[in-house]
Amino acid sequence: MNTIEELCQKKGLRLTEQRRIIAQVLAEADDHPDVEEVHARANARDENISIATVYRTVRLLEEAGIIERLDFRDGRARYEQTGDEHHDHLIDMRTGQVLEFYNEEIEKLKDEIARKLGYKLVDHRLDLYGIPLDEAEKDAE
Amino acid sequence: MNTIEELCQKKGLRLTEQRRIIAQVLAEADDHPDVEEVHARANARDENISIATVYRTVRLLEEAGIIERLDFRDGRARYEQTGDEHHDHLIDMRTGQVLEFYNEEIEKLKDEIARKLGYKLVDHRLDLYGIPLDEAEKDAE
DNA sequence: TTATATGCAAAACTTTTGCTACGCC
DNA sequence: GGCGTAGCAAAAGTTTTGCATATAA
Repeated sequence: MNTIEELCQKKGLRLTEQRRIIAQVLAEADDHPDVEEVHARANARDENISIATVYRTVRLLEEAGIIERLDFRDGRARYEQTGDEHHDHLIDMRTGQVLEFYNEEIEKLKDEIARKLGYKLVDHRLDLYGIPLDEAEKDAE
Repeated sequence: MNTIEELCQKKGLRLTEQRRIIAQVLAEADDHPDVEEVHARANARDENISIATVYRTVRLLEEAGIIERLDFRDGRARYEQTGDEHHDHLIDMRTGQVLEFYNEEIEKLKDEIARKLGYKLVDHRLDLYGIPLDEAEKDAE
């Protein structure tokens, strides 16, 4: 069950068929689809969902904190549902594959650094870009 | 002195007036200008530098590792010269101001995490988004 | 000289928006 | 029924590119 119903209720928004489907698509995704991909998946369930509505809906969901916008340096925004616990990403530079990881120590440090600089940490993003170790060795030869 | 001369020599590229000026602008910047801003600063020295050339040159400099592309979620790329030592960024969400910081421990952890996941760390990026502590307190009232 | 780089304008892409029709509440 | 929402297409914003001209080596 996703929280879009609650969001609409709370904000006085209408729970349209399109919003329901787009939220469902994002809730079921275990990857990091861009808007075009979300649109494609939503269209598989209802042909009448326009890309404009997808853009409007992901913005809505992002502002509500239900999904997060990611940027893997390929020129378009990607999205994933906000999970119970935060995680960061490692992007495989050879394949584009994205691994998720969580590191308690790093999370603590993020908070601590922000505080030391005089800021309350509101959001944060750590992306690692790497190449598989075995391929890295091959390259070195 | 910047390293654009070396780059051109090494890669067999021509050291044009435009490249020299754009590299100089980036070397002298202590902020994180976007392409339009780089173009404006370059034009202050030579009116005949087109935005297309700025785009082509920053790509060149980025590929060569002389500058780094940043993304602060405002829809356009920003650039800074690659320094001797890496640093991360904290973005003030109220003003857009960008603070730089370096934390040894975090750097070590980045490397360690990538290795554990089977990757050689090639690039990485940590951005913190925060609001000033005093304003955060006010908001809470 | 000659191959590379630039300027200009058009194109390509992603994202946003105005407006009319539609549909949730 | 009324007002927020969707669809469509046009616009906006950023970045890339084709082509003729200029220029570094």
